[in-house]
Amino acid sequence: MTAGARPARRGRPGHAREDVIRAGVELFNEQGYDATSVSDLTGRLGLTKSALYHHVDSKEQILQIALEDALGGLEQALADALQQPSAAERLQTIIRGAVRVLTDRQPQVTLLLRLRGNSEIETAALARRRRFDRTVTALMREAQSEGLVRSDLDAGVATRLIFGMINSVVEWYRPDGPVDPDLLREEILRVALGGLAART
Amino acid sequence: MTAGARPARRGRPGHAREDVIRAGVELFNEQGYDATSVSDLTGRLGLTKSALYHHVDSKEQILQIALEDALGGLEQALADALQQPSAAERLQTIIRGAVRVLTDRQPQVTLLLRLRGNSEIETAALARRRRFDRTVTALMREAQSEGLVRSDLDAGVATRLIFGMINSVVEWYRPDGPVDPDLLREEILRVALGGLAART
DNA sequence: GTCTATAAATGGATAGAC
DNA sequence: GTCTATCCATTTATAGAC
Repeated sequence: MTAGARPARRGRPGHAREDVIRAGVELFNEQGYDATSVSDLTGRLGLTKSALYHHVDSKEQILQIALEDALGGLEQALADALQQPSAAERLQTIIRGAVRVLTDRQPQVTLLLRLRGNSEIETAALARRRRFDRTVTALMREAQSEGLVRSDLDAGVATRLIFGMINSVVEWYRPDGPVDPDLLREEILRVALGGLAART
Repeated sequence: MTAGARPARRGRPGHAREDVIRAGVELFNEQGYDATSVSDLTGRLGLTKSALYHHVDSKEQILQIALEDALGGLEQALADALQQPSAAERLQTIIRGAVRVLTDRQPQVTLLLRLRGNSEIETAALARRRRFDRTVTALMREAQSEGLVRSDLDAGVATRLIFGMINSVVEWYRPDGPVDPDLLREEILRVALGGLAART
C-alpha cells in the first residue's frame, strides 16, 4: 500500500484528496451540483466538514477539477482529429474520440454537459465547450463540402444532432454495465453516418 | 383586458398564477431548479415572496405543473403512435410526435429531461418517463422484427441513441430562433433513419 | 488528518396589516 | 394582490483543540 512506481498515498492514512474529488463528482451527478450539500458529501465519506475542507478549498473546486478533466480530454480528442489527413478521417476521428472520452470519463463529462453557467468557473468551462463545438461544426462543414455528408442540412444543426446523440451516452452508459465501449463507439459511428434503417 | 371567451384574468390586476409559473419555469431552465431561489423568482417578477406565495403553494408546485405538461404531451404523442396501423408508421409517428412536443413545450420538457429524482415529485415524474421510454423501445424492437430497422444493434441502445438525439433539441432550439420546427422534425426523421452520409 | 463548535448568510415559507 | 417583518432550518466555510 506504500506504492511502487506511483507515489499515490504519501504520509498518514485517512482520506486522500483524490477520494474526496471522486466521491464529490459521483454525488454531484446523482443529485445535481446545487442540490448536493457539503454535508451530503461528508456523510458519504464518513468525515466532518472541517476534515473535508482540509482536502479541498471549496465545493466548487471539486467541480472545477472535474471540468478540467472533461474539457482536457475533449480538447485532446479534437487535436488528434485535426491531425488526420482527410476530412472524412477528421470527422470520424472526432466522433470516435468524443465517445471514447465520454465512456472513459463519464462522471466528469456528465458534469460538464449539465452546466448552467451559475458561476465564473461554470461560464469559463462553457466557453471552452462552445469553442470545441465550433471547431467540430467546422469539421462537419468541411465534410459537407467534400460531399461526404449530405448538404441539405445546416452544418450547425447536423453537429448538434449528432453530438446530441453522442453526449446522451453519459445518461445511461456505465463502465460496469452490459454495453462494451468499443462496440458502442463503432455503433454510434454507423448510426451517425448510416442511420437506423436496415440496408435494403 | 377583461377577456372575451377566455376568463383569464378575473378580479384585480397584478400578477396571475400563469405568469408566475411561466417565469419560474424560465428561470429554472436558465439556472437549474435547485440553483434558483424563490428570491430570484420574485426579483424577476418584481414582487415579494409573500405575494408570490399567494399564487402558488410552493416552489416545487411550479415544477410539478411544468412536468405534468411535458409528460402529458409525450404520453399523448405515444398514444397517437400506438394507433397507427403499421410498425413503420408507429415508429415514425412517435419520433415526429416527440420532436413536436419538444419544440411546442421546450421549457417544460427541458425541466423533465434534467430531473435527478431529488423529491417524491421528481421520482414520480421519472417513473412516468421511464414508462414512456420502455414503450418506445418496444416500438423499436417491433420495427426491427419487421426488418425496417437494422437488427445488429440492441433495441434499447438504438432507442437511447435516437432519443438522445431528439431530446438534445431542447438544449438549443428556441421558438423565436432561425430553425423552423416543421423542417427540423423532418430532418431529424431523415437523419435518424438514413444517417448523415451523402447518398451515393 | 480529524474533531467540536460556531459564524454569517441564505434557503423556503408564514403571519398579519393594508 | 401585495406588503413588512419574521421564523427556523440549512447552507458554505472557518477557528482552534487534539
